[in-house]
Amino acid sequence: MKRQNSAPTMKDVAREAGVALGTVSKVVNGIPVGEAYRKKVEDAIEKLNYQVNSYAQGLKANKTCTVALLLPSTLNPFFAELAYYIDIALLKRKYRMLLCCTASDINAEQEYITMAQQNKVDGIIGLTYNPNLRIEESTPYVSIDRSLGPRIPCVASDNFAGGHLAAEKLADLGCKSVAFLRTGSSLSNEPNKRKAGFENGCLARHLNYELKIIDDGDPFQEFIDFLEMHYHKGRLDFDGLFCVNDELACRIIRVLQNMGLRVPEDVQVIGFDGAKGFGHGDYYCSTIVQPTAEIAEMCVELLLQGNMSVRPPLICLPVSYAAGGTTKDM
Amino acid sequence: MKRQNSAPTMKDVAREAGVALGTVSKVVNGIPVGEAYRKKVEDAIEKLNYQVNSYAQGLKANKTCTVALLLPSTLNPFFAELAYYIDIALLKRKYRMLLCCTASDINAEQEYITMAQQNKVDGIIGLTYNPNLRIEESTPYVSIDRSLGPRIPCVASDNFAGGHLAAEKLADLGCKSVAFLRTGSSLSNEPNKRKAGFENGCLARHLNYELKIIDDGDPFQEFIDFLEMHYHKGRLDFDGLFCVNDELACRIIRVLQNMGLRVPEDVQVIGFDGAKGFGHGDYYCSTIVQPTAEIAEMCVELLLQGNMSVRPPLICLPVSYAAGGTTKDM
DNA sequence: TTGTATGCGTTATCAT
DNA sequence: ATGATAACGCATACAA
Repeated sequence: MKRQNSAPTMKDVAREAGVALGTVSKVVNGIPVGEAYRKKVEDAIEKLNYQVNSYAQGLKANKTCTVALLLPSTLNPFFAELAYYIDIALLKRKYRMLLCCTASDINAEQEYITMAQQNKVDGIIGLTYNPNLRIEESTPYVSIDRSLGPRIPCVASDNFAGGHLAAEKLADLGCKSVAFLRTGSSLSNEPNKRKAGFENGCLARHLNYELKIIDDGDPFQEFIDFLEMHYHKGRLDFDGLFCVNDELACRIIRVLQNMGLRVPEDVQVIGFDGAKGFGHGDYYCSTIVQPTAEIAEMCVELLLQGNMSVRPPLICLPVSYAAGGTTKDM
Repeated sequence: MKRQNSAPTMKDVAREAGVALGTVSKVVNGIPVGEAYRKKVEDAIEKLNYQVNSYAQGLKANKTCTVALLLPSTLNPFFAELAYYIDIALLKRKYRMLLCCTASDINAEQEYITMAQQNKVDGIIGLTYNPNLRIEESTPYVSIDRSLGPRIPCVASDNFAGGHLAAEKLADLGCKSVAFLRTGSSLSNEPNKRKAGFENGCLARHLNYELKIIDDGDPFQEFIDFLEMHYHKGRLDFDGLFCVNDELACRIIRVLQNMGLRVPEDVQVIGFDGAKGFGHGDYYCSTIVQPTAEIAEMCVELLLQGNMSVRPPLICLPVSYAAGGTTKDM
């Protein structure tokens, strides 16, 4: 006796309704069927509280209506927002989301992809760091923030424009001498264009600028040293800082405060990402806002549109600036 | 011709290895098999890059190795942390996580549960608001923060103790007159015990206290009115506030600052949740910290332990206090 | 239009 | 110990 605790199947419905199995299937899938039959089947479905088993369906159709999202974690508010909006976008299309937190682990990334590769999911959206992921062409894949090759679409915000915008804002706000601070992955990715955009903007506005760039493993102390090196008699050489993301901006602001500097009075700081503490709350700092919802929507749209031929290799979505209390424009 | 883009199946492996289908299955599942056969099969698996189709497996075994997590959203850092740690806990047990953001929508909650009900997932962990969810007994379910009945385990932090702790801390920090501020759901849930614990603590420490409690739909303005009503000649009647969560605490702090009050000099504020902005960063405010990782681990353990008979109805995990700059103990 | 039969990839029960 | 075969729940081509 195994049938006891299990959900009712099509066969049960067919028996209950007194019709054939195929008829039930047709009703379930909206294929025209005699009115009287349809009624009987629907009643039986109602009575038994029947619902299709999507795994059996998937086995048959080779389609699971599930998409995997690979993310380092949801602890970072930007990633958390991404997860939220991607779930919304998928839901709209009747897809479910398998969330896979990779903890930026190279092997975990590959494992998840390999897992998904074998028709376990219909597609993958990944924000990954593994420089040499093996991705078979059979599984639709959309990458966020990192170009993985010409055949795999990459969606990102317009990081170059964002960097440029940051420089312009600092110039507008009266800065004369600024710096760009970056942690992150050294391997080429879209966010790294923030630097180039910023430099470009500084040049355009005749801002003096310096760069301090370290990699993820490097000690944070290097930033502190850098700032202290530019600190003379109670004054910092810079009146404006652009940090590669809001997280870094927050940490840097604390360092500045510990040095006795006031933000934004003495130094103005702009971050990047534009995540909000509680979804609808305040920004962590003045920031370049990524269009998270649009990125999410674009990823899903690209992933699920059947037309594999029109897959643009790189899509950059427009960013905007938002004051968040760490600049003088509040 | 349909076989082209699909993953290799056991049948392919069997043909490649020149053995029978059943033999391949045995090798895959670690069932003893002749050494020479095993080698052949393993080579074939390697060569074809074969991997079992877990949906077919699930169809057969009525088990999908997938758990659904129902959450209002991941925008709130506490929820985001929960999602992260639950994913980790599931991964440890070779389970995958389907993340379902319900946006606190009553119907979405029920829909997700109904979906999961039909052996689509092996279990559900839910943080929900629907007062009358229908949950069949067949699907293992663990609830967070809300008791859904005697047969469904509820995991929460010790909210009563947390409230008590907040009162004690405020007393220790020199407060004489305090208030408790709450938004949230009016229906009975675990977090609502924060109030009772706080009152209890205030009484124990002979603190004067007031309560201002509004429901989720109510206008935030009510808090502002409440505070202004207790604001006379540049002084607030309270020197300490306990907010039901960090989100509210942050908003209230801004209101206080707009009124010209300094935090923590004039008013000390304690929140609840203990989420950190970027996972490893700072707390948003002084706060009662929920043991998120432990809650996650407990939920998963409870959900997946086969023994349905030993299911405690309510588990409260210990909280702790953390200074976060909005009290005088930094 | 309705019913029947076959196959999806796997596991498990049988003979061999 | 190994190989053939049925069954899991569903969809569909085909027969009635």
